[in-house]
Amino acid sequence: MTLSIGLLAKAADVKVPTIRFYEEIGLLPEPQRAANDRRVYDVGAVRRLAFIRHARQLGFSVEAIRNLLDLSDNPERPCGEANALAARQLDDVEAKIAQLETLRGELRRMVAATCDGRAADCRVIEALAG
Amino acid sequence: MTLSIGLLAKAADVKVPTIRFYEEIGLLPEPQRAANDRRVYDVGAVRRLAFIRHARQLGFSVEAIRNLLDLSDNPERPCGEANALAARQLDDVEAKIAQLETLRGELRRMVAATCDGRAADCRVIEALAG
DNA sequence: CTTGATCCTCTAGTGGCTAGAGGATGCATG
DNA sequence: CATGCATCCTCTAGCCACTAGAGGATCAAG
Repeated sequence: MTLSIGLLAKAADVKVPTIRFYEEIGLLPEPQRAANDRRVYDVGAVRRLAFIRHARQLGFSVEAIRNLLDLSDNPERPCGEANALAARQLDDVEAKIAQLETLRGELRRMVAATCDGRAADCRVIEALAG
Repeated sequence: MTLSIGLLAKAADVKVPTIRFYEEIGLLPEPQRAANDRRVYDVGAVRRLAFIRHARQLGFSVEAIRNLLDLSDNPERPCGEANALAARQLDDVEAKIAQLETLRGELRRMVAATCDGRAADCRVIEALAG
């Protein structure tokens, strides 16, 4: 059972050009080509692409994903690196959340003080200026 | 009292090329030039740049900041737009926080299940693949 | 046989800067 | 007054992870 790029895209819920892009940067291997030069994928490609997509959704960079795929491709290697990557990613996410919560606080104060007059007296503008 | 671009950068805690960039995209007006062609700023530029910097830190896009600056420049205009922008920004931030909290949960599970064996049995890899 | 979807390659654009080349000027020290 | 280093100028290119579009070939359905 083989898939066209369009079917692969649907199967992994990724856009077609994104697949070509991942191939270009080496996250996906160059697939076989049919006689008409079209890319032909197998089920392994769906798994790999889903892996990438999931990792991207978790905020892993392409570089991190490259490492994770590398480990996934070499199951006999120790997985310390994968743990480290996940831990670092968790740190990043927690830092981002903390920062966004600060922003949320400030924005809430701005929004709560909503004014209906002229910009001259606008709390939002004021908050940004001050 | 006037400032060089370097002093303005220090005063507003922004890098020099960023100032030139903001000028290029029209967030900052073209400043006067000294005889030697160097940019010369006044105190108003510090306020404007600080406004921009603060808004960027809050996650406002350049387009949103353009609108906010426009309002700030025309204080007789109603400030409904500023309120709307702030509200939208707050929504965005809250959505981002919610998404990141989901990711955090997943990453925490991955990290908690840390394994010390081979990648073949790695929970992190497994979680990404599954 | 025609229509519309899908595929191909290639180039350029997005946002918000950042880095670097290559050169002119300014300021402090010897 | 010379030296050397900081700062300034313009311009181009790069970052990340895609996305959009041109221009053309091929395919499947009616």
